[in-house]
Amino acid sequence: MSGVTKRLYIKVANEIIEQIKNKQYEIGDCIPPERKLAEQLGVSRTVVREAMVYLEMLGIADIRKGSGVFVIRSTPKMGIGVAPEVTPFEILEARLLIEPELAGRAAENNTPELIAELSQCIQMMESSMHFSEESLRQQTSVDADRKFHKTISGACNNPLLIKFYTELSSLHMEGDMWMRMDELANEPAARGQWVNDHKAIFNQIKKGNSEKAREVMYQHISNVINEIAT
Amino acid sequence: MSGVTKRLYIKVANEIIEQIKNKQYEIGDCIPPERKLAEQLGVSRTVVREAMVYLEMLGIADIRKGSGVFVIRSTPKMGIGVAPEVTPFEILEARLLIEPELAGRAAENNTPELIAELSQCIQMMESSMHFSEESLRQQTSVDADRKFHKTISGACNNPLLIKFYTELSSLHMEGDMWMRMDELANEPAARGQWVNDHKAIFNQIKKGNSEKAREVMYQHISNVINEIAT
DNA sequence: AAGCAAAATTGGTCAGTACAATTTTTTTAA
DNA sequence: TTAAAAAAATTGTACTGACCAATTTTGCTT
Repeated sequence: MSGVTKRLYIKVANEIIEQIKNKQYEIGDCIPPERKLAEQLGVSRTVVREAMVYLEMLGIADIRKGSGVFVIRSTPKMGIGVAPEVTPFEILEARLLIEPELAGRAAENNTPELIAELSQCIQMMESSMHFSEESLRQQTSVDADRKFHKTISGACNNPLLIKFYTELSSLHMEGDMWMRMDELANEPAARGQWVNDHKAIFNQIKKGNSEKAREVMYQHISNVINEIAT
Repeated sequence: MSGVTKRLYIKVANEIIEQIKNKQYEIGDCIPPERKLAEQLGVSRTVVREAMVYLEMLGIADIRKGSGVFVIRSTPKMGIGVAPEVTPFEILEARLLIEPELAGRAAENNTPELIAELSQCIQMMESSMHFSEESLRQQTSVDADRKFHKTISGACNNPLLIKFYTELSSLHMEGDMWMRMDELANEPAARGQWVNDHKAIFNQIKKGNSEKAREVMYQHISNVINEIAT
C-alpha cells in the first residue's frame, strides 16, 4: 500500500483489494470476518465496516448477513471508477461520435410519443427566442436543449449507449461548458443557427431517415464545436 | 423514499439525497452534523457515517473534518452509477460504434511504440495457433486479443473514449461473452479469419490510414457479431 | 479594531454490547 | 444408521458512549 490516505477505511479497503489481487483470496472465497480483519489490521470494527461499504459499492464484495463477505471481482465493476480528467473539447469529440448514432437510431424508432416530445422541445426553443426576460430565456433554451438530446438518447434501444450519453451529459453540467454554450447561444445570429440545427435533426428523425439524421446531428455538434472554438 | 432496503445506511443516504433534490440543502451548503442527523432520522451515528461514506463515493458529499459535510452535487458524478443491464448483442453494438473510431485515431497517432506493441500482439496470436496444448492456446489468444484492443484504445488521445472502451471491455469479462468468443475462435476456419482481421487492422494503423483502419475494425467487429449470432 | 487563546463544534476512531440471519454442530427420533 | 429437529456458534447489523484531532467560533486582551 502506498501513500498517505486521509480516511482509514480507504487504507483498509485498498489493503484488502491488494490481497485479492495477490490471489490471497480467490473470487468466490469469503474474506475473514469483520472481527478478525479488525484484529489483523489493527483497526476498529467501525472502519472495517466502512471499508466493506466501500468494497460493496465497488462491486468487489458481496456482503451476506450471517454468512460472510464474499469476493465477486478483483476490480471495480463497470460504471464505477475514477472519472477521467477531460477537457471540454474532448467531451465534444465524444459527443461527435456518440450523438449522430443516437439520432440515427431515434429515426429508426420514431414512435409518435418520441416525435411529440421532441416537437415540444422545438416549440420551447422557438418561443424562448422571443422572451423579453433574458435569464428566463436562457434557462428555457438550455432546458429545452437538454431535454431534446436526452429524449433522443432514450430512443436508441441500447442501455449502454444511453449510459454513455448520460455520462457525457453529466460532464457538461459539472464544468462551465454550459455557460459557454449559453454565451454563444446568446448572440442572435448563432441563436438562429442553433434552433435551425435542432429543427433539421427533428425533421429527419420524424421522416425516419436515419442516415440523414446522423448527418445533421454530426453537423450540429460540429457547429457547436466551431462556435465555441472561436 | 420507496421500497424496502436491506441496509439502513442506504435508506439514510437516499433520504439525504432526496432532501438535496428537494432543495432543502443547496449545493455548497453543509448538511447537519452527524450527531444531529442521527437524532433527526432516529438512527445511530454509525449508520449515518456509513451513509456519508456512500455519499462521498457518489461524489455528492465532501466531508471535511472539523467543518462538516458539504453538498457538491445533487446527482452521482460521472463514472459512478448503476451499471445498466445489457445483453451481449448490445455490447457488440456499442463496440461497433466505438472501436472503429479508436482504430482510426490510433492510425493517426501511430507511434513506433504503438506499432511495436501491436506487432507483439499479432505475433502472439499467430504463434498461439500452433500450440499443442488447447487450454494454453485459448488463454494466449484471448490475452493477445484483449491487449491488442486495449492498446489501440490507449492511443486515441481522449480519456473519455478510453473510459468508454474500458467499460465495454469490463462488461465482456463479467459475463460469459469471452467464453462464447473463445468457442468460435476454436473452430480453425474462424480462427484464421480472426487472425487475418487483426492483421488487417494492424496494417492500416501502421500505414497511418485512419479511414481504412476504421473500415477494417468495423468489419472485424461485424464478423464477430455474425459468427456469434450463428 | 486586531490579534490571540480558550472553548465549542464536528468528523474520525475506538471499545463494548445486543440483536438477527445464517451456518454448523449436536441431539433426538425413526 | 440415517434423517429431522434443536441447540450452539458464527457473522453481519445496529446502537451507545467515550475520546481524539482538525476546524471554527467565541471571547478576552491589547
